[in-house]
Amino acid sequence: MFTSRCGRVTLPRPLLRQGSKQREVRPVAATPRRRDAAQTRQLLLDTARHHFARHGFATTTVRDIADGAGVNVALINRYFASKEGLFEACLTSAVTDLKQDADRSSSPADIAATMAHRIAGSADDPRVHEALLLLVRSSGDERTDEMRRSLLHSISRRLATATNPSVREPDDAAVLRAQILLGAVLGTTMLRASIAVPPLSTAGEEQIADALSDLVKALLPAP
Amino acid sequence: MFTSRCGRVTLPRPLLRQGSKQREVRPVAATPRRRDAAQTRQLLLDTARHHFARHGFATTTVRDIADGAGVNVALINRYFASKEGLFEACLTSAVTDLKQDADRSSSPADIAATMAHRIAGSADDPRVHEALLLLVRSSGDERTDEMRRSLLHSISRRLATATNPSVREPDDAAVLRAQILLGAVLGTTMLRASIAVPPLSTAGEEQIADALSDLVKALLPAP
Amino acid sequence: MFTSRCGRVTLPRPLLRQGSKQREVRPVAATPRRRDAAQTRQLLLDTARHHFARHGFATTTVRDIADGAGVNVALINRYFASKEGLFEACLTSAVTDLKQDADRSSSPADIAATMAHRIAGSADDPRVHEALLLLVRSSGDERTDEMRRSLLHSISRRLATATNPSVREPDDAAVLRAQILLGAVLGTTMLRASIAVPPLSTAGEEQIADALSDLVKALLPAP
Amino acid sequence: MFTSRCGRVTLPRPLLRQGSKQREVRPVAATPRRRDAAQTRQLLLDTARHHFARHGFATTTVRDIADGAGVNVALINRYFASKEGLFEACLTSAVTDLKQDADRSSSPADIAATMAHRIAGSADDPRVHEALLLLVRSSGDERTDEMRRSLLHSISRRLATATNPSVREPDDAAVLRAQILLGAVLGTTMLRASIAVPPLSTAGEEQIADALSDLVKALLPAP
DNA sequence: TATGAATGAGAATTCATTCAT
DNA sequence: GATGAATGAATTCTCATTCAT
Repeated sequence: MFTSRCGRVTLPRPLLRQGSKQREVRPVAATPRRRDAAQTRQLLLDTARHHFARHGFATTTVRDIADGAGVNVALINRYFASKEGLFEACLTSAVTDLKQDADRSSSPADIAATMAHRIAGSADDPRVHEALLLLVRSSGDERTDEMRRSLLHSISRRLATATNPSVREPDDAAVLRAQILLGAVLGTTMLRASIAVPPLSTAGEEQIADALSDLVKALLPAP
Repeated sequence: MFTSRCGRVTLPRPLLRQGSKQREVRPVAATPRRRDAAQTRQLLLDTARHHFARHGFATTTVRDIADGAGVNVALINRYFASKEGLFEACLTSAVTDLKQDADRSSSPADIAATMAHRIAGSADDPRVHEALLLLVRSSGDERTDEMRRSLLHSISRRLATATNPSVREPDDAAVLRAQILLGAVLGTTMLRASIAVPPLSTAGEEQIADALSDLVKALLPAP
Repeated sequence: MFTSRCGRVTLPRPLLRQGSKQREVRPVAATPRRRDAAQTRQLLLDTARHHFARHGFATTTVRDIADGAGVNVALINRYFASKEGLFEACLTSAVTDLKQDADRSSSPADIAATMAHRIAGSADDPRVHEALLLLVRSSGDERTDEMRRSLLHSISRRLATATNPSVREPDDAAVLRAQILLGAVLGTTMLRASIAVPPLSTAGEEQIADALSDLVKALLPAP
Repeated sequence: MFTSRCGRVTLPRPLLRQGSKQREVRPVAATPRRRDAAQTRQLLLDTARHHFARHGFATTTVRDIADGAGVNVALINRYFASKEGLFEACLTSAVTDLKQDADRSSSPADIAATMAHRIAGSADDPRVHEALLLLVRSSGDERTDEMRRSLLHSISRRLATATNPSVREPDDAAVLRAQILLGAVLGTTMLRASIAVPPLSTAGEEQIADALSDLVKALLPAP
């Protein structure tokens, strides 16, 4: 599961204004924008994923995103109808990434290694890492909540059969254990990335993989 | 760790309003619980923990909390100076609960059972369950972030020695594994309570305890 | 005019909380208050004059005043019905002080000396100084505005005949000049006390009296 | 000093609402003056000066100003960051006006005439009149207080040498006398405009100039 | 297509005042 | 008579969104 997929991310404009949040009285004019709808849309989407994943829905302002992307705020409504629409698009794209990312590694060690890679969130491939963080963010909208629920359910079912791909329909007990494993991945990601508790926040990918390997063995059926 | 502590909770008023944000104008009957500062303060605190834990800091409005508690909004500022002050008070009280809650059960099964109880969050004892959820909510304030970080660190160290109380100082590797266990507890709590993914959301406490037991064995040093 | 009248002022409790305005979450209980209505009322009145004169009506909070006086806020409404009522009472008392204060010194030098004393506002006799400052503060209430207007009119008439007490009815031109003199006293008081512009703010009473003496000679009819 | 400078002022909308605080819902006709940032900003600034000068900082609400200007309240924060920012901008613009306004008329009669013109505040040129009133209004912010202090100091120094431009550095005594003259101008302005004491409030410019002329002669060094 | 101006709804907070003890 | 608890009406400010160019 969670195999690499990479793809550049293009988070342009150094993501200025973050944290300090000084009040701009009137922003200056930017470099004249290129007029490529698809590209602009994608740029907004990527920037939004980044912000939503790191700061959550309510905390992130559309201006943060627009500024991050270096485009005008109004374009968010133009392309995504609303902030919620943008969030939904982010979630959809995250779902795509995560589904593409899933594989059928059958060895616990492989699975653990991939998970550790996702948790660690190396800078050169942040998409799936961000997708994971996004899964625990809610916009309060029931429709996106359902999307998250459904995706998580689907992932956990796939995970439940990862070590035994021949099994078609895992039983509830197996799915439950897979969900706890999934919970561990999500919880650990948060502990490491959002809250930054040491030593987890500074540990190397291998150490995490090492522990996860035992965890996978304990929760998934033996191959 | 996480031993029961119970204590009544007095979250009166069924804490309605959720999602569609209709504003209830009068909070029903008004049990004559007025004019008791300490009690009102505590009521606000409990209601706030409830809301913050479930909806996060930014999403929860002070009016939600005040209405939930059936008191005037201004009392929040009176008793806690600000929304952030209230959040900090919630976190402090959660820390207290969690610290009181920790014990030294040395058997993995015991530890797992307690954890499962916390994750399940039975209605008659929601405090520690809420405290867990609160740990993954940020107000954006660095001071409370540090509180969470420090508490999580302390809990994971304690957890790392839970099966071997004779050990004084756990090494980083042990703490790391304990943190992954902690991550699993937090992640599973979210998956069950916030996102409500079945079958986890409907599973019984024992089934969760069962899986957790294997997990504890896999991550903590053998007794 | 403006002859001394003195009287202790009894501004008890060191007038804590001023400027820094730190937020008290819950103030501590004070020493058990003596129960003397008249005294409490007077205490509030004096403290209010002090605050209103220095900071204006809108800026001063009733809590400032109550805290300054060391009594409960509710007493302000009890004794004066409202914040406006308190302001009106302050103005009334100021009017009394100023009327009592007025005399018929006929020598320009005498008049100037008294004025300088008022402007300087020596700490041992702040009442008239405060009364002067109060005259330029408005609560927005038309009734008190009328009081100020009427008092100022009356003072300027009296002033117009100060150097020639035999004159009964000063003509408008004389009153006008007296009003400009009065304006000078008020304006100089503000420049010195509220805005604190050096060298005026640090000048001695005599230097001010010196200049004022020329001013009186220039504006009032010769004796 | 205080020579005329005029310039149209464009305080549109008769600036109604005063006293009884009825909220006018729609600001009349809405001349299609929309979508011009600089103009809107200037309009807000002018309206704010008007209100702050007449009613002080605390009493004036941002909504008063926005309604007075016929624009949305949020624009105040957009263009000036905060109410305090707007006040500071008003003061800065007042400082500019007053500095531009200052000249070196050396004859006492000229100086007095200019002062009288400012005090009178003819409707066709209210800017400097308002600037004068603004000088006695405080927002409670130390930075703007310092601006006022510094401006008043600078004006009084200039005034002290107005009748003898050859003098470079006036001594303290001369500045003190100039400050009393300045205090007279400010105090008289208030008496006339804010408090409206007759006959000063209804006197003609020449009568005031007449009295002021004597005053200038009495306080400034002979040419 | 893209921009910046403008808006309106709602958020937290302050504060005078009233109520119950 | 005095207190502290509680309230409701503002007030400032933020922010998603819409409008005009």
